[in-house]
Amino acid sequence: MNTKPKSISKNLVYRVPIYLTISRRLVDEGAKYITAPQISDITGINVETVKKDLSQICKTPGNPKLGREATTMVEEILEFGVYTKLTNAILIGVGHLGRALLNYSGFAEWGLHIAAGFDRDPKIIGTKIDGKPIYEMDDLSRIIKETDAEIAIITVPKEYAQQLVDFAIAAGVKAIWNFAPTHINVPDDVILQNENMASSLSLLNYNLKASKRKRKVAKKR
Amino acid sequence: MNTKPKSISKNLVYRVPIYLTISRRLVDEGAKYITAPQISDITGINVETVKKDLSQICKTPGNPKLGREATTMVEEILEFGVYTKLTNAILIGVGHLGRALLNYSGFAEWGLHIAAGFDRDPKIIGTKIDGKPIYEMDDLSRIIKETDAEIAIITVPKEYAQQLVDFAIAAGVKAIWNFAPTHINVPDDVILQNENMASSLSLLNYNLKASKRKRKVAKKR
DNA sequence: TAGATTGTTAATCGATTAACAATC
DNA sequence: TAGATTGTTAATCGATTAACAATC
Repeated sequence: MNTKPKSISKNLVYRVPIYLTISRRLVDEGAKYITAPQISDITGINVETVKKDLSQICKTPGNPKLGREATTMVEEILEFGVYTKLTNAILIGVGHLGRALLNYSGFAEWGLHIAAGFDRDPKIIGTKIDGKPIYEMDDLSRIIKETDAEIAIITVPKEYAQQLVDFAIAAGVKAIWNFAPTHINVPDDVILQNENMASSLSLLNYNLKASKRKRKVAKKR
Repeated sequence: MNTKPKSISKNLVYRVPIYLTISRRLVDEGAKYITAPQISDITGINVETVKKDLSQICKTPGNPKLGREATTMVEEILEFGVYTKLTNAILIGVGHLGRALLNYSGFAEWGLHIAAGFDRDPKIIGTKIDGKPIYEMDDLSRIIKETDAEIAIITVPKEYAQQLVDFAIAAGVKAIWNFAPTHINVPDDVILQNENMASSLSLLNYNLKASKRKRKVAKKR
């Protein structure tokens, strides 16, 4: 009775932040109602997809002809994405990327709070970055427990990634957000999200080369 | 006659860097042959998917029982992904993230070379980051032409993204790698790749919350 | 040979897109 | 009312997975 009968697809969850960003912008611009065709125009996402997504995301039914009440829609997207409840995370590896993530102020908007960073460089241990304390690796287990951190953000060189992930999981972390360019094994009950820049760069490059080939062919004709 | 009859799926291209990383590692570890089941075990990707992918990626047929000759496989993946030919890029917005990307040494491996950075902060204009010069925005068009940059990496606050993308495209850029958390419009012949951290974070968080719910239900029983 | 793997065709699955009735 | 949009069911599309013959 309690479980939702409709299955939520991965791609839908992926699109939720897009819908939230757009709806917020439209509310800021004074919109009272927001329609699926409107979002489709802005994002390029097929209008049928948007309609279906919104009907799954929002509890309040939409208004034929008018669309959905804008502020209600924003609230319901927030609720669906569980963005209002902050989850604590710790970040392992304060290199260039780790530093950038520690300094990024936008995560709170998506329900993430980075509580602390970890590194093995004595020069930065004990300092703070954007107010977040940097600890030595030996403190990992203790701080994870103290902060109740559920997510570990991995921004270390690939050689160290697996070992540190294992430590973090042993200390109670329930999800891994992996920025290290390597494969990582986690137990079944731990969520693993890979942020693979190589993959998206690769896709970009491939499409670029493909479109270049096409352009050449077009010129020849 | 010249065009490939088999269509290459987006997801396959996305997996190519994974195959490359793994095969390189196996070669380093002394492997003479690499098999699909082996890669499947390491990555968790379904073995049928790996088999099919590899047969599309590699020209040389595999060896029943033995697998594929390891070094040949690495070469053919490199060739498929066009990783050996460097493409020039410029990076717009030298904030924390922009700085991290400028400092990242791994891009060369995937065929990307960042030739220059752009920012409006006079304090960093004229300096170099990891050897890459930082210019003012007014130099955008000139430098894009001089370096023959085909890719613009966008790491500016969302308010400025669209405008700068338009400039870059006007100057001849053929692809946009967008890290700004906003939607961007590009002409049909320009490749757009969004790096949406909010989306993957959102998916991570959603899965985390879902697994937590599941755990609670399991406990109750 | 037996066994493992390749390569390819067929079946399944899931997501997107199309179609259409309901309704303000 | 006419027109635009919602919500939902059906059709299509594409990717994954399964099945199986070929082969070293």
